[in-house]
Amino acid sequence: MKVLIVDDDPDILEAVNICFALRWEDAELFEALDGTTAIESFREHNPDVVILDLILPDIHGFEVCKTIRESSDVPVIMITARGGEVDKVKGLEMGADDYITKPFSHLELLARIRAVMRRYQLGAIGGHEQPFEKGPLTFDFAAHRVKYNGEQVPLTPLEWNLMYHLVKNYPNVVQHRTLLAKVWGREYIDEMDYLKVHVQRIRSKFNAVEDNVDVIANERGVGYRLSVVD
Amino acid sequence: MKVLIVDDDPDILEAVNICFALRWEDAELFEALDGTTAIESFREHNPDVVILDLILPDIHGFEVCKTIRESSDVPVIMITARGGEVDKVKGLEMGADDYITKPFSHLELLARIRAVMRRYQLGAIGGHEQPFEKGPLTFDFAAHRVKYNGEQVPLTPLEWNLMYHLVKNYPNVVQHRTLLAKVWGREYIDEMDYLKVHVQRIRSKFNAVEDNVDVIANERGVGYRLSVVD
DNA sequence: GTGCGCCGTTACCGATTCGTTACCGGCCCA
DNA sequence: TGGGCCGGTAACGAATCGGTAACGGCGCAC
Repeated sequence: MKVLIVDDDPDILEAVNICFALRWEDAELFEALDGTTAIESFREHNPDVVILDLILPDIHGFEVCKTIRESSDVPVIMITARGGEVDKVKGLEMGADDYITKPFSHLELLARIRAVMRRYQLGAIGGHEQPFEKGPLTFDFAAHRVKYNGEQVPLTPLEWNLMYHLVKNYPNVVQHRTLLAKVWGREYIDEMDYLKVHVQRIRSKFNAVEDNVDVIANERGVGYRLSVVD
Repeated sequence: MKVLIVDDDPDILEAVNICFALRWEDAELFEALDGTTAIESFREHNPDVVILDLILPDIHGFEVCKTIRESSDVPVIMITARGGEVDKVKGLEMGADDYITKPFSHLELLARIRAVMRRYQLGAIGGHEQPFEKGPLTFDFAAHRVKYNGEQVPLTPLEWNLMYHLVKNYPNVVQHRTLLAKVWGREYIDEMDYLKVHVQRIRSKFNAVEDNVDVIANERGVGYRLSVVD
């Protein structure tokens, strides 16, 4: 996980640093204090995500974003002191993925980062992984495809996400609250109903492909587990 | 991942909150501002780790730690303003697992927490405890599976919990009241009936897999012990 | 605007789980 | 030898958990 942070405020630098260091142990942070070095650093390190202050000593953050967008669709999170609508629209046109308005808390920063990362399926979904194959199940991370006995199982984004965490932790049980936190967010850890409904939907989709399979096993009172037999 | 943080300094509370929220998405934080509520909260929520300031408005942090240690070996990290050697020795005697001396950075706090968590093999993202294997018995914490002679033994959540403490303390005897306190809660230490009924249920499940085994040995008048022969 | 897919929400039901009680048997000590 | 204590066994019923179906709102595409 490589992160480019473009800002000249030491507080922001430290906040970003902490957020990433905590979340991804192998995070590498590249700091740039102005737009010119930011673009250089971007070309050199090819980061997975960019945190970009709009107010920079030399050129405007929009310019940096535009330049980056010429060659990459890396997620960009903008930091701005102004919260005006005009800026947001312009920022989105420039290809920003999200906004944080100063001042912000660490938790807010993290939430935004996580949202963007999730959208881009980074970090959580390590990008270029080998497909998971076990018995009749094939789970192709890159192609975003799930097959059972060679037949494709059409999953919705949410269902895919849920499956993803079960696959990732195979053959272990994933706790209810962990699944809820990862799929819906940490404020949903008590919404057991979400889980049971969507687990059921996944199961029924697999059953539509082949009768009487149970890819998701329940561990009563604990959580769910991916269940495939070789 | 449940965390009890005992401190009356809002900065510390926020720092701990951030560290855990970032690291474990499903972290639940319980805050206590003084020693008395800390102990109450501890009994109520049974946290996985305790962060404890020594300087509290009512009673001294040492007292809190001592009380906690009477019924639990949960990891405790102490926060102290003083860095004197005497305190550290006393703290270790009281059963602290690590120290942080004020003032400290978020990163330092995280490092300590992570070290302690690793030592206790708790909730490390990705990292899981090794299964317990002894003779015909396999107890797999992560996969939440128990096998005897390779055959799965289906345990209910409570039975699992009970077994868990016996496995954790193998080959020692675990006292009745200790088991009751850990599985049901401190206020159930006299409910011997619960124990005998559930121990019996576990035994019968193992016997269903193989005749005449006795995985749980009774130590009359004392407690139970995991009993496996190599 | 209309239709469809996705997902949150609710209600209902059955199986599992666990507390509770009763009874029994063996061990220890008087 | 007999009584009391400790622990094993069996059975019942209530509460809880998880599975299932159905509804409706929202957003998106046509």
